[in-house]
Amino acid sequence: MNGKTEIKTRRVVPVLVPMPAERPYSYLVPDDMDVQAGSIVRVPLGPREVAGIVTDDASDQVDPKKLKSILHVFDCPLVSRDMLRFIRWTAEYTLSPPGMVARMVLRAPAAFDPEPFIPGLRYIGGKAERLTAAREKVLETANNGLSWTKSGLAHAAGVSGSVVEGLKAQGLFEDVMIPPPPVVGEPDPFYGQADLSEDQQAAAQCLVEAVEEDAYSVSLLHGVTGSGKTEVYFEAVARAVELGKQVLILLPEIALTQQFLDRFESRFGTRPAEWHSDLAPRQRERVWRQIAEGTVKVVAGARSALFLPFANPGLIIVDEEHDPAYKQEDRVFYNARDMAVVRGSIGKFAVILASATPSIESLVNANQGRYRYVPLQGRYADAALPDLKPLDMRRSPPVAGRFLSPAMVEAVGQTLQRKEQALLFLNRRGYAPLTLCRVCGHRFQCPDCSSWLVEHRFRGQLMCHQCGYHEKSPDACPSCGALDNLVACGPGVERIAEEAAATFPDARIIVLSSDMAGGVTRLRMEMEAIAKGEADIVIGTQLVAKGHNFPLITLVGVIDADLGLANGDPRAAERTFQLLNQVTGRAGRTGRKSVGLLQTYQPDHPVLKAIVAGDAHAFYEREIDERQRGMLPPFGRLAALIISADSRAEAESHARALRRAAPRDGDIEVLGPAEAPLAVIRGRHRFRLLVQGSKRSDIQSYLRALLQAAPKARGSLRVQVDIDPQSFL
DNA sequence: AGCACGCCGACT
DNA sequence: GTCGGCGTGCTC
Repeated sequence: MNGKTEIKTRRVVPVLVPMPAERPYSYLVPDDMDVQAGSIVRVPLGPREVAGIVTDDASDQVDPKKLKSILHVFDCPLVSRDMLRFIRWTAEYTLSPPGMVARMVLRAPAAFDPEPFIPGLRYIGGKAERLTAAREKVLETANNGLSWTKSGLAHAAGVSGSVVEGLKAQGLFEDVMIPPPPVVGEPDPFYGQADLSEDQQAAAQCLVEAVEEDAYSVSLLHGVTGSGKTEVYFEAVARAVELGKQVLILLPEIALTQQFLDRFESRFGTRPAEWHSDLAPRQRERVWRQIAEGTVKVVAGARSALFLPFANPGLIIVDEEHDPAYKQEDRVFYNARDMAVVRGSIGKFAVILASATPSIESLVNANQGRYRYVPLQGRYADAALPDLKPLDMRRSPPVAGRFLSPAMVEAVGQTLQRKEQALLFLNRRGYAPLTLCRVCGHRFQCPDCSSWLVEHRFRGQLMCHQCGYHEKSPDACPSCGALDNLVACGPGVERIAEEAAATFPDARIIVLSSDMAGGVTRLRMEMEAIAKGEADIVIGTQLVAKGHNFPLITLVGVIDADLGLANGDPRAAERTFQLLNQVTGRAGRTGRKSVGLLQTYQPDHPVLKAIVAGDAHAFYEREIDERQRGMLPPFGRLAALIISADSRAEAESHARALRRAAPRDGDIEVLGPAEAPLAVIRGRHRFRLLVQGSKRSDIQSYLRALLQAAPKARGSLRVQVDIDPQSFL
């Protein structure tokens, strides 16, 4: 401008902002500001200010007039290089915008600036004038050299704050600033060392060695329910902690796993830090911050904990690695189990996948040598697996209008007589899965999706389990107007509870279902009550298969063992195998002889036969064989394409168009809708197609092309992708 | 994703 | 006359 050749080049850096843009946005760095890749910054974005992560990825060339400056660099540890790589990797693999992955890392809004020290007091000695009883109590309490908050000291001494004020006015206390307290104690690897069996020691040794190698590895810890997997992998946790590393333990349903935290505490002398969606915001920030600073050593968390900015990660454990709860099907679609493996690879540390019923792909990975296979045989101590028997419902059907077969009723009766607990398992919430009109045959169907409305008699509602639609239970048929002629078809847990109450009027019955009134807190209480023997019959959905142990149960009755085998899900068999194994494994933990009865109309179904025979090997062999023979799509060559649109008709027409658009002559094939038929989530109708191809890279490039085209397709089409893995690296 | 702007319907 | 519904478009 003024003829001088010196051009002041203002520094521009790419910043990942929490927005679905393909690339990071560019921002100016003020001259006196020190930023680098990994800095967490506050930047203007349109009309608002957001937190973003400075990265080193290329950003688009942008009109210099549009450039805005970074407002603030947070006083916070840098997001590590590894974490930046992990964000990029996850974004690419899941075909999601990198900013949306970064958004998952920054899920603790106020944690980026250090938590302020809080004002406090410390007793500096000396006697009080006019020493009253209250004043004496305060001085006694404070006489330990520690710092106290005013209210904390008053509370501990059992007096009001004004007593402390009075003493402070006499100059007996000095003002101090107290650093924020640690969220959890320091775990002690030698605190409550477990008495392990020989098998357990051998398995633990493998895992400990993996940790000591200080390199990437994946171990699949495969131990039957009750074999003490947790105690075994705790040894690996202990070793990692001893070596000064941070450990992440992923659990599928952390909100319900109070028992796990207790077990951890008795092994390590303190609880792990928790991470899940219903943490109080303040606690959430502290945990985030202390993980970033490296002071928290062990975190037990839900899948989102994978995106915490660990300062020095050294081990990730994925407990119940087969559990579908690890899949996030919202915004960024990912499977935390798979991304944990990737995180370990990037960070060069050990990953442990633990399960009694591993997913097929993990077992295949182990068979092929990509993962280390660590088997754990036999149940711990005197616990025995229950004897399983199929109940052929064609031969001994229940009384009309009932759902428990005579043999089941008898077994429950005997269990009650022995003063033991019975568990009746049915993976269906509500009273009845279908309601129809006796006069005209009208079936109540969800207006938003194609599924039947489930009657919830307790709430007096008809509900859609697919999308959450609900209406008041009607008295009259909306089609023919007939009154009091609606019939409930089939059972849900509420109906089983009704039948059990009629059959065993003196039994104390508890129903455990995710729609229980009172939410998670109430569920926890009921579970405690059951464990203490305050129920005779427990009736539950798949919730009972997760986390909590019920040591007093000696009979597990599966009401509909065929449920879940029938639908078009390529994982139907696997899911059923896993669920039924977990449910029946709930019994017999005290060493008493226990029994599992499976009501079925197809006792010869190979999956059920394998479960009944306790022959996991047969089951896995058959599943793997089916995939190899192309009966089921092979893993790594299958992706789900989730299409969402504003209306059902639009979603379906998009689905048809995409199926037509698939390159027929190429290796890509778009299969019809399966797994989930149609759901409405946050007002958008969602459709799922399966895409199959001979290489994962083919599928990914097809989907990428589709995503490129999607914005141009105008209207409301949105595509998201869920890629089924076999291996990553 | 989240926010503003803008254009049409029922209310103090 | 205004409050408020959600369609459209934009964010370095």
